[in-house]
Parts: sequence; C-alpha cells; structure tokens
Amino acid sequence: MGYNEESFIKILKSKGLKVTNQRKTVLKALSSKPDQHLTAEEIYELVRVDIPEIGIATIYRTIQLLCELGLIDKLNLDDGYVRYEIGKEDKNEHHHHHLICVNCGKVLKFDDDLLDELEKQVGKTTGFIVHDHELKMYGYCRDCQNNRK
Amino acid sequence: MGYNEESFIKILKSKGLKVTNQRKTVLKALSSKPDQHLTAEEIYELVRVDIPEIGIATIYRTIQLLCELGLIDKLNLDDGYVRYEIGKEDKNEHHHHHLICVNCGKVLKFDDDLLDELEKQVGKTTGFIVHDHELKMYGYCRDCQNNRK
DNA sequence: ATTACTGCAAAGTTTTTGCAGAGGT
DNA sequence: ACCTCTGCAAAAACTTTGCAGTAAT
Repeated sequence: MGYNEESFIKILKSKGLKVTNQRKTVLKALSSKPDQHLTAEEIYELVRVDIPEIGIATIYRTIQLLCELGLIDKLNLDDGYVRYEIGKEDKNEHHHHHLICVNCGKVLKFDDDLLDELEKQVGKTTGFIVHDHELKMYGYCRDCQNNRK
Repeated sequence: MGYNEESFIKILKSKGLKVTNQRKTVLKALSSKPDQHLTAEEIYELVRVDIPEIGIATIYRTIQLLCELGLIDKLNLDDGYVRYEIGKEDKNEHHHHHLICVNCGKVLKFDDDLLDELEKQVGKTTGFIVHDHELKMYGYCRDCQNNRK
C-alpha cells in the first residue's frame, strides 16, 4: 500500500522516462497523505521540505505526468481548487467516491459497488461504453450537525 | 419549461435585487441551451448578441448570483473549464447525472433514482446527512465507438 | 433621491511555456 | 555523449475587484 518506489521506477523506465528525485518526492508526498486531497500549492509545500530549490512548474509537470500514468487522480470538490490524490493500488477498484461536508469542507471516502450495475444499465440505454465513474455526495458531517445544536 | 421571466422577476424583487436586462439575458441564454454546459466565455458570446456592450465581469457576477439563487448549476467536467447549466424547474429532482465521452467530449444527461437508497445507506454508515449528489460516468459514446472501427 | 448594478481597466490567481543549464541514461 | 528534465521567469488563461458613471426602484 501507499508508495512503492520499486514499481514506480519500473514504470518510468519502461516508458523511457527518467527517474528523478523530483518525481519520486512528489509521488512520495501524495502517498504520505492518502486520505487528503492536495492542491498543487500544498504538494509544492510538502515537496519543498525535501527539495527546497524545486520550482512550482515542476510540480505541475509532475502532477500531469502522474495523472497520465494513472498513479494519481484529479479531483474537483468545487471549492475553486483542483486537487490530487494517490490512486488505488488495485486498478480494478476504479471508484472514487467522496462524501463532502458543505459546512466544514471535510471529505470522506467510501466504497460501493452498487454503481457497477447502473453502469451496465446506462450503457444499454444510451449506447455508451462506460469505463469509469465518479460520485460525490454533499451533506453535513456528524461534527457539523452537533455544532449546530 | 426553461425560462420563466415572471418568476425570475419575482425572485429578484423578493430579495431586493434589481431586475436588469443583463440578468434577464444571461438567464435566457442559459435557458436557451438546456442540454449544453456553457463556460463563462460561451455565455459571454451568447449574451453579446443582444447586449454588445456587456462586460465579462458582469457575466461572472451574474453567474455567481444565479448560482446562489439556485437557478443554475455549476458543473465541472475536468476539461479545465468551469461550466454552467440551467437548473431543473422541479427542485425535488436534485440529481445532475452526466455521461461524458472521453473521446469527443460529448455530454449526455440521464436520470436515475437508484442513488436515493445509497444516500440513506451512506448516511447511516458515516453519520453524514446527505442533501445532494453528483454522478459522472466516463466512457465512449456510440459515435466514437463507430469511428474507431 | 437612493441604492444597486454595470462597464472598464487593473490586479489577482492559477497554470503553462520557452529556454538555458543540470542531471539521468 | 545524448536527450530529457528542471528551475527560472515570463506569459497565458481565468476570475475578481475598485471605481466612477448608469440605471432601477
């Protein structure tokens, strides 16, 4: 689980890409916060602890690369920031479900397979071949409910 | 269905907001394209047909207002643009489901109530009170499947 | 008459790009 | 040695803000 340097190096080499400290450190940073959803700026701050001279452009370029490799996922919580999270190791679980508190912004992840059936159903109706889906639920978390009382 | 000027005027007046041609025209533009998902720039172009002197700042301010009033919805298709679409007249149908072709970018809407059950289930498990949800499915539309052959 | 709204231009944010030098293969 | 990657700075793209004039109530 989390960060596997071995396999990351293998992936990079197999594509003729170079293994750099910047790339390893960015992926490590995202792996170290598996339950957070980091912005480019937050990743930048994390990586600067190890590589103070890194530029934000490298962060953006690396993020884009990691997305293309399928190692991280882009996430939009509609708060004005584009966020990123480490992907699931098991690529067969292709579901990123998020429960978002509209009051405090807390984000919980949850898994559910109910949607596989829906995917098939929608495919038949519309002619789409569905590969992936993303579900977000908005509401109030337990803490925020308590604080309102 | 779509654009109801009467009720829009009522809503604005009830909040002490002014009824301006700019606001009416922006809402009308979004209503005229109920199945499209327009960016601020696209809305700007549409509205300029009627009001050539309008500024992009007014578009942004009006979009934000219409979102707050719940008349339009923000939508993010992860293509780098924030998009907007006219809301459903019936506020009880709070589901915006989108089927996105990853090849041509076409977006289809679909309705499904399967998720109401899931909302309740998730609420019990996590303690969240869920108000709304958003589901996106990614795949290949029928046209793009044919073109690949 | 009063107060909110608009258009313009400037400024703020976030992200991308060009290029010369550094670093991995 | 080769060619990719990085850091820097500039530019691009998108959105917000301040302000003086305009329009709605």
